[in-house]
This record gives sequence, structure tokens and C-alpha cells, in this order.
Amino acid sequence: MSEEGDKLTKARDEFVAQWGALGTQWGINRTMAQIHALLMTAPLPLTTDDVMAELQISRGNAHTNLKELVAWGLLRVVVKKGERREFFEAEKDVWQIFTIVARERKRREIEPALAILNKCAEESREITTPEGRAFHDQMRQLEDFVGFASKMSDRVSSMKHGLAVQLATKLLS
Amino acid sequence: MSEEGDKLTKARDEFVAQWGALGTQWGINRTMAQIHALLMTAPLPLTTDDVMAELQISRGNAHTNLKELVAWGLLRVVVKKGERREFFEAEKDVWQIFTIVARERKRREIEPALAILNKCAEESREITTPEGRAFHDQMRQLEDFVGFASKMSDRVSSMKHGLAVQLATKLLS
DNA sequence: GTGGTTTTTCAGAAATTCCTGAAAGATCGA
DNA sequence: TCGATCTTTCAGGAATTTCTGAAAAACCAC
Repeated sequence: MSEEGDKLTKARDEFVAQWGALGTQWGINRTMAQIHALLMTAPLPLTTDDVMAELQISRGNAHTNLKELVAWGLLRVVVKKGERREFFEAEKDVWQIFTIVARERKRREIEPALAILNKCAEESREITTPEGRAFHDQMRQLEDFVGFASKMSDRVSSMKHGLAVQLATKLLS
Repeated sequence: MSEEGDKLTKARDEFVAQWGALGTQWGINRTMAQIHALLMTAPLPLTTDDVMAELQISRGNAHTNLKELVAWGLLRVVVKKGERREFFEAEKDVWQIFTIVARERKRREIEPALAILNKCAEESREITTPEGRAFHDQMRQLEDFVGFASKMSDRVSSMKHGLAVQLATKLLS
């Protein structure tokens, strides 16, 4: 039995470590990704101290990243009767996770881009030189495309899981 | 005339600066994003020295990031008759840019994730404890979803622009 | 070959991001 | 109100990423 426990611990530790390393690529910091991995695979909600102990990190670090994950909506705070400490539990549904991440990425990556493109397209609207026209055109094309992507992202994110799969299956066939 | 030229220069400089700042969010470094912005809006191909002068950066920095952009496929090297220096020109078609970025992101973000999930699902396959089953299940669900996303990404990236728009329009209607 | 030009590399500096640890601030029961 | 417990903040330090500048390598015409 202890052997199976070992295998599980090993697999889980590996998942946490590797997922943390991947987090960097995804533009979130290592600790945040590790905490997310840890809680996604935790059978029960954990406290800040549990997380500190498991990942060997400081209280400040654990606290900041736990709250950040709560702000994203990837974790929930759980209050237990007769317990003063806060417990944290992860959203485990993959479609939910996906929509949360998609929304956040849209907010941080797509919307600022749109704002810039809008502004630059506007500022160059009335320039009549060939270079000016070319610039304006390029801004418009980018703006149109990014705006389009933004709308798509909204649509997909707000779909029910089943519907999205249905659509995707059609696309893949 | 000079007034229009000023307006264009101003708009373009702003685009380069802001796009550079955005690059950070997108997980590429500021300089790389700035160079990309500069060349996407350049009427003619530029040399390394042009880029150094425009962005006020060192030769090493300019060189490294130009080559990186060429490796991505976002820039092309242009050789001019009677010129020894290399000139660089950007891919300006938005759909092309999108597919290139999508492919690169898939390679850097999705594929490593799949590899990890695969490994962890495999390692926990035979564990029979309830915790082990739960872990294995979670890995499988993530694996399935990410694999699915990977295939979708491939499909969309390899579409012709028109087809993608057609599909998307249907989705948006 | 030689001299002049352009490209490439890379060690160390600069900038940015992330983490720690401790102190201050809340919360709560008695 | 007090003491105990838990949460939050943040200055300074550590780690990571990015950039510079100069030297080396590659290239080319003569």
C-alpha cells in the first residue's frame, strides 16, 4: 500500500514541479502555477500553512499567490465550521478553467492591443501621404483582426461545455 | 506637408513604443516586439543599423532579436543587388502573422503541457487508492482537453484566411 | 593574402521580476 | 480589554531576464 502511496506522491510532486516550470511560459509566475497544480490535485482544501509546507515557500509568497488565484477565480475560499483559518480549494472542471484563463488573457493581452490599434488608426486617419495611408491601413487591418478575435474569444468562453465540444467536433471532422 | 509627416511619425513612434510594452504581456521581450512593430509599419526594408538608430539600442540587442524574429517567420531577410548588408522586412498579412504566432505558442505552451499530463497520467494509471484514482482522472481530463485544444489550434492555423473568416462569421451570428 | 565591411557571439552590467521574513493589522473568544 | 491566532503588507534581497559593448568570426573585393 505504501508503495502505491509513494507512486502517487511522486507523480503528484512531478506534476506540481513541472506545471510550475510551465507557468513561466504562460506568463504567470512559477509559484502561482505550482499552487494551482497542488490544489487542482488536492483531495481536500488546504490552508496557507499547508501550501507553505508542501512547496517550501514563505508565508508572504504563499499568501500573495493564493489571493491572486482567488482573484482569477481559479481558487475558492472555503470556511470550515469551528475553524478560523481559511481553506482554499481549486476549480477542477477543465472547461471552467479554460474559460477563466481565456477571459483573463483577453483582458490582459487582447484588450490593450485593441486600444493601441484604435488610437493609432484614429491618429493617422487624415494623413494623405502614401506612407500615411499605408500606416493607417495596416493599423486598420490589425484592429479589425484583433477585434474579431476578441469577439470570438467572448463567444467561445461563454458557451456551455457541451456546445463547444459539439462545435469543435464539427470543425475537427 | 511637414505637419502630416510629423503626425505620422508621432503615431508610428507611439505604436512602436506601446506595442513594445505589450510584448511583455505576450511573453516576448520588449525589444523584439518593438522591432516587429517598427518593421510592420516600415514602407521599406531596414538594416540592422537602421533599427539600432530608430530604437536606440545596441548592435547585439538588435541583431539577436532580428534573428529571433526571422526564426519565428515574422521577418524575412532581403538581399539587395550591389548591397552587402542584410535588409529585413516584416510579414504584414494579419492572418499570416496570426498563424505564425499561434503555431509558436502551441509549440511553447501547449505541447510541453501535453507531455507532462501524459507522463503523470501514465505514472498514476495503476494506482488503486481513491486518491490515486482521483489524481489519474484529473490528469486524464486535463490531457484530453489540452489535446483537443492542440488539434483545434492546428486546424484553424492551417485554414485559408477566407475559410476561417467564414467559419468565424457563422460562429458570431 | 590584405584591408575593409558586416555579422555573430558572449561576459558582465542593468533592469525587471519574484520571494522572504518580519512587522503591522484584523478577528475573535473569553 | 486582552491575548491568541490568522491575514496582509512591504522593504530589501535573490533570482531571472534582458541589454550593452567590444572582440571575434565570416565575408568580400581587390
